Amino acid sequence: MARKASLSGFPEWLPNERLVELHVLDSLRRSFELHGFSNIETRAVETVGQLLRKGEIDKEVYGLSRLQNDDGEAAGTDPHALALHFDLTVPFARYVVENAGHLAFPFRRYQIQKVWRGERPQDGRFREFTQADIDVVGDGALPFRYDVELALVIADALSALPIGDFTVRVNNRKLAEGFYLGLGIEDTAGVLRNIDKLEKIGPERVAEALVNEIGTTEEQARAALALASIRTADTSFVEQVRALGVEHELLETGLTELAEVIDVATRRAPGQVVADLSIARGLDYYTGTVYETVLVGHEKLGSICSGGRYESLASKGNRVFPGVGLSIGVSRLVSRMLSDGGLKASRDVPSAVLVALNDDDSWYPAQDVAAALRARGIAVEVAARAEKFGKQIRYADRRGIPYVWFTSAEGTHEVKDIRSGEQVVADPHAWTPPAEDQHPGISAS
RNA sequence: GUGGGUAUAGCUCAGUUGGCAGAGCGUCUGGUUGUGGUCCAGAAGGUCGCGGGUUCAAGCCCCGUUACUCACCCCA
Repeated sequence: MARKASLSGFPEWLPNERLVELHVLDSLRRSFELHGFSNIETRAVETVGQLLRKGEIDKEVYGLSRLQNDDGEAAGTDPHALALHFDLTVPFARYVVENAGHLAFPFRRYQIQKVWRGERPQDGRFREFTQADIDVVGDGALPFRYDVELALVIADALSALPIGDFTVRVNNRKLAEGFYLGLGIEDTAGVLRNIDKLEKIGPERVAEALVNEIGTTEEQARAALALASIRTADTSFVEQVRALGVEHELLETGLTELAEVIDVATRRAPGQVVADLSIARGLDYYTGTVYETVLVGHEKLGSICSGGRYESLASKGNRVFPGVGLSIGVSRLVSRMLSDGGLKASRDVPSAVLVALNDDDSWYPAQDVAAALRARGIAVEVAARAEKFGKQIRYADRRGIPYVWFTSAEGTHEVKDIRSGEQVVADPHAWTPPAEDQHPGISAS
């Protein structure tokens, strides 16, 4: 964890840290809009019935109630009770159904909001955190091509962030399920759940669990592990899967789909997207493509961006709205970048200039100087008291404000770059700091 | 929800076999007649998480409790 919070799992950043987070949010917004995604915001609460519609009962959902009930009864399992959303995909599905008449399909949207999960907090795991989602939802059908496009959008968005190298790992549920069915395994979800732990507990213990808990034969377990061990940066995984000699119609569909994603990605986002047949994903509403993203060198942090294809998350009568989407864990990403990545804003405040005061009467003319600078988009604050210049300069220094503005009694102006000590004559209506000093910059220390 | 670890100054942490509460960093003041950082001198700052017990004496030992933290679970 980057910093101790007063309430565990509810991170609060210092101004400098928040600047880093804002930089990330601004960058994501720019990337998503460059790809034509519209923004929406949904309410923080949904009905319990909505949230648990897909049987996510094990999600630790925060309920919402007044401190004092009219009748003093607990909300319990009343589906009309309110609760905080635990992700943005489920509320989005509800939003699409409710507003279907006003939306043009396929509808591409991004959504950046807080979500809440009643989990035990740990490094990189919070109870209140920000997610940045992109999804495309179709009316009735959604071309598979969007599964390919979203991988590229997310690779583009993550590339624009100062987070180092990352790998988007892609798999396909149809591929895995078809393979297991072809092996004669019925509890495909159980196998997936255990395969998901492969990286954490190793192949031997996964094999044990498959035999003992899921009831597969040793042979089936070995085959499932062989499939999960396949990881390629190109479409050669297809031959590797075929070499295992399992046949099933669903498997063929999955192979074709995954191959298309990887084929395009190797050309448009080389080295950033790989086929990884061990990726399973916990959420059970995914039906095809699934994505997970890890930071190179921070694999233990877990996925910082996950998602997939869902065929029937939203439906209205006999209309269904299939979708595909990805969610970036902004809080997880930012907290790790602050603690281990050494990411820091160049100053703690937006101000680029501090206007110093000669005496208390010079506060008014100082405001004129500040207004002239602000008119050109330069962030300025005026000193509050006519302290010794040393003190006023130190005020700027402590906050990282790069420039201090002096006005003499005769009305001549000078501006000092307190990093270099260089001080030059300047005109409040013309002087502009270098572009890199206009706004706080974000860099790794 | 289950199990382990930790809790002392604003921050990071020392504190011996139980014997007067400590350091570094940070903050503030001064080193004078208005230009910071370095350097020197000085100062402020603590219910030792909380409650109880043992003891002449508890930051230290015992019991309870709360919070934080790590692992499991699950996930961004």
